Amino acid sequence: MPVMVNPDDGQEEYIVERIYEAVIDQRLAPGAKLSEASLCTAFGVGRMRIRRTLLILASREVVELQPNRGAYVAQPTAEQARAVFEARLLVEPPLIRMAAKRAKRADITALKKNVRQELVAHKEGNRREAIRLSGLFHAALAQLAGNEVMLRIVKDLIARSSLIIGMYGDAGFSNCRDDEHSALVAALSVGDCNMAEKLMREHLSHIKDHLQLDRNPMAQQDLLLLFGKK
Amino acid sequence: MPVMVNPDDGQEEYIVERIYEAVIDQRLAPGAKLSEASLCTAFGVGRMRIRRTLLILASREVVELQPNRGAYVAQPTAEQARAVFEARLLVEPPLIRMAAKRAKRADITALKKNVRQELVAHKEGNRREAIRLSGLFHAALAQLAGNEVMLRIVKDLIARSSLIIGMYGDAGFSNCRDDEHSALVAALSVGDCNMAEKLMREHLSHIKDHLQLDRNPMAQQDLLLLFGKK
DNA sequence: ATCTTTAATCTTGTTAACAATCTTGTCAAC
DNA sequence: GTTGACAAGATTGTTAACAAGATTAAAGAT
Repeated sequence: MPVMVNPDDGQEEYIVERIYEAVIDQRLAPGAKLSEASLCTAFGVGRMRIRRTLLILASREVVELQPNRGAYVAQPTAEQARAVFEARLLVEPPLIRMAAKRAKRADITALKKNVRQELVAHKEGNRREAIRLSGLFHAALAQLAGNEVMLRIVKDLIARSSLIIGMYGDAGFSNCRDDEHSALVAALSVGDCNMAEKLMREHLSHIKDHLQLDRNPMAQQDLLLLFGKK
Repeated sequence: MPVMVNPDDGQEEYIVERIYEAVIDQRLAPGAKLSEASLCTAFGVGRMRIRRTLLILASREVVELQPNRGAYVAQPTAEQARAVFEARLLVEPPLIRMAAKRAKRADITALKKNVRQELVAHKEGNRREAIRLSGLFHAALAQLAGNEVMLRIVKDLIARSSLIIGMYGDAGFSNCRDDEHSALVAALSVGDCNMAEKLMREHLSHIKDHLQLDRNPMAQQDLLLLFGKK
């Protein structure tokens, strides 16, 4: 399920989507530098297109543009992390309630398949794939609610959540526990919207509570200049 | 209260803000053409900066970029209009509940002042100012909730709401009735978050119900070419 | 008279060169 | 040996010219 960007963006859509996905499954760590030249060669396009792409990503707060210094994958602060998950707690429970009312058999089947794939990825220790599928799961739920505006919002929140989990999450812990996703699907399949909403609230709370927002954020990847300063 | 854009956007912030405001108080009607040249002369900047500005506005879905044809103020479809107000109904009631818990005396005073100004604008028949202040009121409430992520989301929804009201609203009717804003402030001032949430839900429902989503959307301003074609 | 075709004009999209800024490496001084 | 300044290199920001596409106007045909 691609992140639908504006039809306006036309030709940039592809590149935006690729970088977006790379951020979601954490191939691009928070703080990673996105130099124009490397992106130009990577995607085989001109500098102008890359610049537009980076501007779009910056407006979604997935990328940070530092004047005269270049583009970096965003590094959400602890405060921003709190705000993002508070927003998800506000938005996603009502959405899954709507989804529960609209979900058809085929939708449930697709969700079940997604959860199964998540389980497989976990067993195989494929962390990236598990994270990717987890994001896809939440996006699919939002889509079921049948509101394109909310869908876009949720997708952006999911991307930022990946950055947050990369920075503040336990290294060993998975962000989304598959059994919780399974329980959500179970509630949906019997049309229990109250249960679905409750489970979603708990699910997001669990993720949020396992973040270590007080700890100095890790990541920053190549930015070991912090060591020299301290 | 300016629409906070990314600090990344730096120099474009000003122009984005100006256009944003013009859309909110309906000086720029849906469908209005935003040619690069005219914006360049209007703001006295180069074409590149205008292009970046338009891209930012397009990513917020306030402007539509048509390839090789230019930028136009967005014209939300009936379906998008429905989605936007459904989103506001989902988001703003819980937000005002949070705001009710956090609001201090000074905040209430500021809100009251805002409502008074709205009343004045109405009495004077200053429709634009009334719309502007109404948007400011909703944004101020969202800000009181203390979540920057949600604030950004609400501000974007407000801007799009202005476009929607411009297209589907009764010409004679005001979008936000001031007495409803007054009632909201009253609930906040006594800390009745249940009442505040209920009033907000009713308030947004009223606006939504007064839209004529079935009717052929008006506006398009200078695009009288439709007359020639028909 | 109306419709189609064609040319001229204007607007947007792209490219490339240039300017400004930052980073990196080197060298001298303390 | 460390610190500072300075210069070379690299990266980003801007400008201007050019290319491509769309709109408009005019001319010709039906």
